[in-house]
Amino acid sequence: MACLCEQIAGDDIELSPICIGSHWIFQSLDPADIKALSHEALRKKSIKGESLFLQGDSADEMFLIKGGRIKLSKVLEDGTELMLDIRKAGDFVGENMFSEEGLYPVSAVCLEDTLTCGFSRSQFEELVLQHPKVGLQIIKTLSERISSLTDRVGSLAVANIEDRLYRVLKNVAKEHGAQSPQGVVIQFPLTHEDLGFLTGAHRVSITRAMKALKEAGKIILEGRRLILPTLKIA
Amino acid sequence: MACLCEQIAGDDIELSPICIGSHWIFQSLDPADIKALSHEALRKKSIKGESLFLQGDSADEMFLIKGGRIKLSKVLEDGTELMLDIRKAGDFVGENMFSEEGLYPVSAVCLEDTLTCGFSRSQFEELVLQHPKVGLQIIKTLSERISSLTDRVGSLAVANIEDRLYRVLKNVAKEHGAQSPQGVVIQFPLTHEDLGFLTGAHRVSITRAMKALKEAGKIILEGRRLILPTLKIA
DNA sequence: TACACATTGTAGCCGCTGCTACAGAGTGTT
DNA sequence: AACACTCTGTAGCAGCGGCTACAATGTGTA
Repeated sequence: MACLCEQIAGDDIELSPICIGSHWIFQSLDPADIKALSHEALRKKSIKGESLFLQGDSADEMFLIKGGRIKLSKVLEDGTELMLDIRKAGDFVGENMFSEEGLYPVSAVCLEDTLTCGFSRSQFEELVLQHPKVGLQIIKTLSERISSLTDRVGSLAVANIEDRLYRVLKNVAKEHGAQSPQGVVIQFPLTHEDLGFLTGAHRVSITRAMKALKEAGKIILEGRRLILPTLKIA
Repeated sequence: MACLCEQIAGDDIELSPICIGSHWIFQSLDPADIKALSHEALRKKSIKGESLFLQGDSADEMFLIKGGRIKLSKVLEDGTELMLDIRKAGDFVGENMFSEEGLYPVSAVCLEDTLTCGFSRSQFEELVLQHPKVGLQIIKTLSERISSLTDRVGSLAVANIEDRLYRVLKNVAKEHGAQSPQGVVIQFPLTHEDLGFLTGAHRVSITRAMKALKEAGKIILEGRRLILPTLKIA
């Protein structure tokens, strides 16, 4: 029998092979719980450009991404947009729902057509109380997110745009890239404007920095594919 | 009977009134567990300038700060130092121990004489498994840390140093400040160099920015005390 | 194919900030 | 009181990067 997700997704979304039951966070659950959870989870199909939640919305839901890609971004007081992260199938978005404050500090917008499973806060809290191991897993996930953000803070503090851009590209490659004989390949298109949002730099400066990186041999551009030759996936 | 912490601390450290038993994270524990935990916890007195752990050390311990102030900082590849956070009595440091990676991504150095209680990773994992509520509390703490880091990323992306500095000061004031009739007061001394590490800016630029903020009336300098007149503590 | 639109590339100007250097103020110690 | 040291303030120069403007190329659609 086909998974419920597959039925909803249709043909145009390439689904993550990770279904709720087999997701690492839920590994310690009983089959009965998985079934219940799987039933409760609110599946939702979203098209490119749609948002799961917006900065400032009341944060009471968390999403497991089944397929597609979602960007997390933040609009600063002065109106500039900053992209914080790109999440892919198998990742979560909306982990801020656990925080006391109760508002999403960022917006989650689909970069492609996506399928998500939503969970409410109370659902998750109950789950954690009944299955402490799930809690531990979440603690680890959050911990890793903290490390990555700490890294991010470090990146942004680096003055020079060329280095900053390269760090961002390395991170994206590690998260989303594929190993090839030439190096790590970033498969999906990132415009210079996107990279500007990711690095917090002007679009034109990105073009300049890209040129410099190309000339330094740190990146290779092959059509739409961006290759980092010196990088190895962990 | 005096608390064990007080005996160790001696007179020169102003202790947090929060002892293990009454700390919010442990509220759901039985008295017996608290006693056991309190016994196991490794108390340590450190003097100003000493470090609890250094960036790159194997991360297997987490500390509850009983008294004093600890800075978290990170040295970037190019050698510049960046201060990420200042933690005070009642806060934790070393929450990265939960992450898979197993290395502290930052250093924790005492800004004053401090007293801490250390917990090992296995101790904590067991605690979470036996007391899921503790797990939930930790999840909330981590979540908040994520929000604050997200904010931090936003701050650093702001180009202009004056705004960046003001945001940093607001954050410090919210965390460590005291409400007074004139506004929120930051009690302990922060040199321009410290602020440079916090904002990721040059020392001289901080002096410039401070001058501008003073002239704009956004901050007031009264001897060593820094006052943010327009701010209210949440 | 033709057209509209998004994306990338180039150039020039200007302001912010990093950097160095030095002077003055504040603090603590012998 | 004298000294050493840290911290703050000021000045000037140079360079990076933000900004605008425009051209060139790529991409999708009627």
